[in-house]
Formats: sequence, C-alpha cells, structure tokens
Amino acid sequence: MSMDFAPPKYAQVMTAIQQRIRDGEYAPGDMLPSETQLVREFGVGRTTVVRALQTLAMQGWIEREHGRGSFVKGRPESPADRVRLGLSTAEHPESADNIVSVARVPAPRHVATLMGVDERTPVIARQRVMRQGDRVSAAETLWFPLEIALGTDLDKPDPLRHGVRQHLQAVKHLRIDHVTERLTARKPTKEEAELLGSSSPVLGVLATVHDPAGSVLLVLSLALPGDLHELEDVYQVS
Amino acid sequence: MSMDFAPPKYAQVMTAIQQRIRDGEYAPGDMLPSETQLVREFGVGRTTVVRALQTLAMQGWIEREHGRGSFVKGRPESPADRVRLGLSTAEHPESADNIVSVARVPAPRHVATLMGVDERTPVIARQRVMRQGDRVSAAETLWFPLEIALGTDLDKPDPLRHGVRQHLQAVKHLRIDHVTERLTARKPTKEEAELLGSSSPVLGVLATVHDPAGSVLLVLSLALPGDLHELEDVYQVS
DNA sequence: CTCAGTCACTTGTGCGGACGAGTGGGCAAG
DNA sequence: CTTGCCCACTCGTCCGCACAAGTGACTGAG
Repeated sequence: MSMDFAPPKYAQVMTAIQQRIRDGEYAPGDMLPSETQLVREFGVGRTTVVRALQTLAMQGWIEREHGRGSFVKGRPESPADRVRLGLSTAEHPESADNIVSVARVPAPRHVATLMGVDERTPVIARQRVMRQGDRVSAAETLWFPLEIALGTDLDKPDPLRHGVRQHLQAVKHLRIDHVTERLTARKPTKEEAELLGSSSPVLGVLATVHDPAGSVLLVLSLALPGDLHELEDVYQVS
Repeated sequence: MSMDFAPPKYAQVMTAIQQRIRDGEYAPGDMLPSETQLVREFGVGRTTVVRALQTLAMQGWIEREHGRGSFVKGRPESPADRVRLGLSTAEHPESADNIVSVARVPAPRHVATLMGVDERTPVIARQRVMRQGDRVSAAETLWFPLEIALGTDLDKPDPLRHGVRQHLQAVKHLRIDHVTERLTARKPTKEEAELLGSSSPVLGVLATVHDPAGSVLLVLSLALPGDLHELEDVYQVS
C-alpha cells in the first residue's frame, strides 16, 4: 500500500485558488466565490475554507472585507526579496581557478572590530575572485577566526566543492543563523584593483556571518565593480 | 453604556503570550504550556488557543513541533527592514536652501526608459541637496512626468514644506503604492561632483515610484558620497 | 421625493467534539 | 542489557454549528 501523502484540505483549497489567480480565471479586483459557495464546490467545511482564505489574505493573494466578500489582489510581491550577497557568497562552490590565496594573517582593524577580537589577532584569510566570461567580476576575502577554521579545510588552498556554508555544517556542525551586511561605495584597494583590472568605483559589502548564539563565524569583504553590478529592491508602501 | 471594543479572544491570547516572551517569563527555548493548559488558563476553546499559537508561529515568535510541544523562539526580527531611500526622500520636507533648480527639461535616456516614454519627452526636473553640518551629504534629482506635475507646485522653485508625497496626496489625491530601487557604485556626474565638492565614488540610487495602478509618479536619482553613507541590512537565514 | 426599517447576503469569531499522527517514557518479554 | 509494545501526552486537521456584525438593495411610511 503506497498511501502517498495527501496535503491537508485547506492547502488543497489554497493551491486551487492560487492556480486560478495565476491562470487569470480570477483576475485582480474580482470577487471570489463566497465562503458558502466554496464549501459546496470543494466539499469541505466552512472552517477549512475560512482557514484557506485567511492564510491567502495573510500572504497577500487576496483581501477580505467584512460584509462584502473576498477580492483578488494578485500574485503577492515578494516582500523586499533583497539579494543576500553575504549568504550567497558563503554558499557558492569553489573551483581551482578562483582561489587567489589562503593564508594566516593578522586581522586588519575593521575585521577585528567585527569579530570582537584585538587588532592583529591571527586569522585565516581566504581570497577569491568571481569571473564573468573572461573578466573578473568580483573580488572577495573571507576572514575566519582560528578556532572556527581549526579542523576544517578552510585554511587549505584547495577548492571547497560545496561552498563554505556546507563545509562548516558538515565538518563542525556549525549553522549560519543570520547575517549583517554593510554596503557602501568606495575606491578599490590596490589589491582589488589589480584583481579586477580596473580602479573605477566598487560597491563594497562587508558582511558578518553569525551562528544562532551570535558568535561570528566569518567576516566577508566583497568588492563589486559598479559598472557590472546593480542591486535591485522592490518594496510596498504601507 | 460605553461598550468599548474588546479585541477578539485569540488576539488577547496572542498578546498575553507575546508579553510573557518580552518579559522573559517565557525564555527562548522554553516549552510553552500545552494547548490544553492554555485552554484552562484563559477559559477559551482549543480552536481559539490553536489559532493564537499558529499565528504566533507564522510571525516567528514560537515554533511548533508535532507531538512535542510549542517552543519560544524570541522576538521576531523585522524581516529585512531595509532602509527605504526612495520613500524617505519623497517624504522629506524641503526648505529654501536645499533646492538647487527646478526646470522643464527633456528626459534623459535612463529616466525616459523607467517612465516608459520616449527619450527627450519634456519632464519636470527638481534638483535638491541634503546637508550635514556645512557639507553637502547628498545630491538628488526628482523627475516628474508633465501630467503628474500639472496643477501642482512641483514645477515651482518654492520649497514644499510637507514633502513631495504629502503634496501629491493633498493636491491630486495620488497615492504612492510601491517603489523599485536600483543601487550601484559610480563616479558622480560633473554636476553632482560640483554640488558635493568631491568626485570620490558615490552610491547611486535610482528609484521608480509607482501608484497603485503601476503608473510612474516620479523617478528619483540619488548620489550618496561613499565616505558619508553606509547602508546596513540584517537578515535571518532560513 | 426622502428616509428608516427589513432582509438576504457577506465575513469574523467562537465553541465542542472528533480523529489522526508524532514523541517519549515505562514496562515486560526476550 | 536490549528490544518491542503500549500508553499518555503533544500538536494537526476537520467538522457542524452558532451568533455577531458589516453591506447593500429593496420597500413602505411619511
């Protein structure tokens, strides 16, 4: 007996209605069938229909007006689905040709500050580049506290085929919980300019990656040439 | 009889639990009282308790585990509460000393593209600066389609004491619904460099401001010197 | 004509009950 | 000691019902 999973009924009602909105059968502004009609159509109780509709309303698919009905709003805009630069960098797999250097170095001041350690404490610096065609499209340095890198391959110049995040999770059961990003416009450093082959302005991203307890797993510095990168963000005005 | 509003019971249960989490009575990781216990404590039906708990879970206050119980996660972090540069610019009141020029000019290419009109269509350009102490901390230009500016004071060089958003709302009942922002690093234009007194890299923000129907109310170009501005963003990793 | 009342319809909230399913501890057989 | 079963407890879902409250159209009194 396979007994394959049936999703709960309220979810079935939700996906059915979402599909009809996507298909244009229910257009924005239209009034949905009343709860009673949906009860009859799907053969479920009103509790179930109401739960489906209220969840859709919370997700922004529809609007409900007391005494009038439920109305289609459309596909919900992802609420500020900002690009997560720090995270995607930590997840990107490496290959042999994008690792520039891996070394044990004294922490520069801004990195030490973010890690909460003294300046010049030794840390692991892992420098990489991203390529777009034959042009270097980004230069990045990942800084790890020694105790994090201990026992991992993060301090070795071999490429991590599954990305930094996976490696930390698999080898030391360290989990990324949240990321703080600071973004500014600046001139590239000499090193970055050399790697990028240009000294025109870059977007500088400085991200601090934390575990659930708030400890710093790594600090990440990213230089994105302004002529190659644009960050987009859409948001609703309340 | 005043009959003042009592919030619905499920909301009362929610706020009671939220309060206890804020007060530390329920600490992160703690197991909440079971649904049955909450039913007894608040004197409501299980439906009501479940609805409260499920809503709290959706908002990120707690986690529910089938067969084990409900557990405190903590105060939910505001989900990517990004700085809304475009919107705050549209809301900022003006004063006599920060308006640089107001003129009718042909739309430059990137502005025309965003407005969906032909290049060189006449538009209103309203150029302003922001000051921090005695230094100019930002240069911005607001571009309005003629039909939007028509009948408003947007094309007059007098300061709008309540900001552009208020003015559009008050005079023409136009409402801002959503904003699209594109952000990059670049060199300032000659004009911007002159206003800013420096040609070091700037964060360039290009925001398109829409009404509920999707029409463009204005396009906004912002130049923020990189050495004065840093954008910060914190996000949770699912 | 105007206005208030009625009525059918909508959603909002709430209850009690029922059954399913996951978890974890205790207990007895092996 | 280990294994497997049972049982109490948890949350997940669903039902039918009830009443409150907002809306809008229609209707009859004035």
